[in-house]
Amino acid sequence: MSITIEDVAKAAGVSRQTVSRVINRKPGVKPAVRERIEEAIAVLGYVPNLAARRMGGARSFLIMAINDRERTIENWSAGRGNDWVDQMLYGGMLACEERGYHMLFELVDTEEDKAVEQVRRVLTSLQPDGIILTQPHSENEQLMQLLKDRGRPFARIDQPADGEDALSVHFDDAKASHAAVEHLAGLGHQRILLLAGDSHYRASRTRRDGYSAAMKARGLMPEIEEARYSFDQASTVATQWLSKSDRPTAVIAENDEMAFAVLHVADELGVKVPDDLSIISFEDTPGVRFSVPPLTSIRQPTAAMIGRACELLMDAAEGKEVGGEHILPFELKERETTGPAPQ
Amino acid sequence: MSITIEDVAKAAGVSRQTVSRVINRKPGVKPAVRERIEEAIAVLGYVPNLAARRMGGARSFLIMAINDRERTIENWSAGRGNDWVDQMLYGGMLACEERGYHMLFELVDTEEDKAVEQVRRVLTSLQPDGIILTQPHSENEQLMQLLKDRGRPFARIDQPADGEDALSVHFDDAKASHAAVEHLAGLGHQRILLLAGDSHYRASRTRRDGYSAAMKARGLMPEIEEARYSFDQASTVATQWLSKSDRPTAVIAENDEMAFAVLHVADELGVKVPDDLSIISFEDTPGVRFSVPPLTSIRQPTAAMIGRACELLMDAAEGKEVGGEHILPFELKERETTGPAPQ
DNA sequence: CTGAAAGCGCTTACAG
DNA sequence: CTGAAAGCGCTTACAG
Repeated sequence: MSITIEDVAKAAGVSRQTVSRVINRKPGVKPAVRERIEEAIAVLGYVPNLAARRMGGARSFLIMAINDRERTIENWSAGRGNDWVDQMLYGGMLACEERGYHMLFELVDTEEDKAVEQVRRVLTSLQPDGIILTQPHSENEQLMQLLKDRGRPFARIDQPADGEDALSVHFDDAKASHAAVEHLAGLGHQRILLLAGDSHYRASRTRRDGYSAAMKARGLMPEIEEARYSFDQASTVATQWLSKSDRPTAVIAENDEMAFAVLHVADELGVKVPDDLSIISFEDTPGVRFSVPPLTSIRQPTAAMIGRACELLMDAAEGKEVGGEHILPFELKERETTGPAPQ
Repeated sequence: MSITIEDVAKAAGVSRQTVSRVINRKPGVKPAVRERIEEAIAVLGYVPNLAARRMGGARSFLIMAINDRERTIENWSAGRGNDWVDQMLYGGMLACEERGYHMLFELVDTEEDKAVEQVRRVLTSLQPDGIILTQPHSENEQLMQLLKDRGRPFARIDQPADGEDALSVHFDDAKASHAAVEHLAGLGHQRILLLAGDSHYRASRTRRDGYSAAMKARGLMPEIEEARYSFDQASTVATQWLSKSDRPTAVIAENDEMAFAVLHVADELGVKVPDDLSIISFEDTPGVRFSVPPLTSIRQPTAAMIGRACELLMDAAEGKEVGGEHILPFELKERETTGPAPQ
């Protein structure tokens, strides 16, 4: 039905192995022959069948990114969109296309054992050449063990794990916290509160450490409140300390949700942003442009991280030795929630 | 390396064809044997290799949804998110998973010839069992011809094309326009403007027709302005008619961008929403919750449409006869931009 | 109801 | 530098 490698071989008057060599850019084909084959490919419009390539023992040309099922679906079903997924696809699909690969996006259970089983299944059904692990799967030890046992290259979009030499692509959380503190301190703020996420996550712990270090370096006192990334918890916390007269003049929220909560509470209590209170958030989801006022925030390089991870995994699939830690730059997007400290 | 069908056959003491029958739920296997095989599968943790299945002549278990490259990337790179993509994945991935399929998401060029060539390539490289065509590809005749020639089932997420009997899944644009008009007329509005998209698109034409019919049925005069889905064009138009004293008291915008533009212009001109002006938009992207005030809008059943399309295509892949037009219900989400007509 | 044979479209060693 | 052979893990007819 379709044009196969055999048709190309016949047209070019060579064997199919030689055509295979040309397709795979392998050395050892006389230029004249290579040219003849390339022309036949063009004329016939030949496109290799990936299933057959895989069966022949080659790669699958599939890079699989896995995301947390529960959280992803929750965002989708609430109609809140999901910028993390969008940016993953953006960075991942384009990087893969570039080299003839395809990005496969899969939802995997939060529960560790189920996650391992699900990944095991897709590993053998689809045989992806590389796997991208995002939170919380990037901290699932069993999963990483499975991948190592199978010899499948994987990249963690996360900080390096303790005693783990796995490939890891991330941005510098500590430095981002530092930048947020510096931005606020530079505006004259002395009391800067960190509205923290969940200490269960390594990234959150790193941000706290970075924040504390930056504060101390400035001779300021760190103040941390935990609100677990939740709008409601952040509202409760914010209501408590915004009601006092003796309160921080600036807050760094570890995600946009919590920053929105602060904005909301401030509005209710008549606290003006940024005149009376400055806010910086981590995340920079599309909604930050619509808040009133628009949020100043740290923009994570999600697309770039996934793109880089894909490139590294494709390199690995092609036999290159890859590994180590890859740190990508973040941006501090200054919008309208930060201003000089009140007198 | 991995467990294959051969291992299962050996363990169950049968040939691999018999195992294949069980895997594919085909009739003609003695219950006792079937049970024995199923147990062997469970014990060994056997998972079929999809590439091999495909090579053997079976399905690929891949459903491919294609989206417009340019528009998709533009949204992603602007960090605006892309709710359409999110909802496609939401509806598509879950429907596919349900039956052991995978959803493949691809970006295809806007330009018709390029689109055909790109689809041709992925058709033979990945051999998807079904293809979902969204705008503008759902109106690309050449593309549909290619798919028909190849005998690949496809579903258009669009209204049925003239003289085209292809499978089409969509929501009722005319009825949605009608609902918007009824909602506003019910609030006492007499002058209701339609801020239209682009008459190039069939859906837009249908909405206009539905709007006009609904207005006439009420004895009201249709008023249409075209702003091609653009914020800027909608701003220009809105500025013109909001400056007059003799103006519509309500507007229906064909997408959220244009509705935001109207909101923005109204704010600048001191026109109160919804006291002086009511607004309804089509689309319901996540941003509508953040606008001030939150937009009343028609919510398209994107996830449901893609999910349904996947189901139909999987049915087709399994030999079922599918076709015709599938119309899914929309919702009118009443938020805070609609109110009684001013006296 | 079950199995032996052939084949899908490639690639990987292995010869020459 | 090029080709003949074998095989990847399945499925599809075809026998029995």
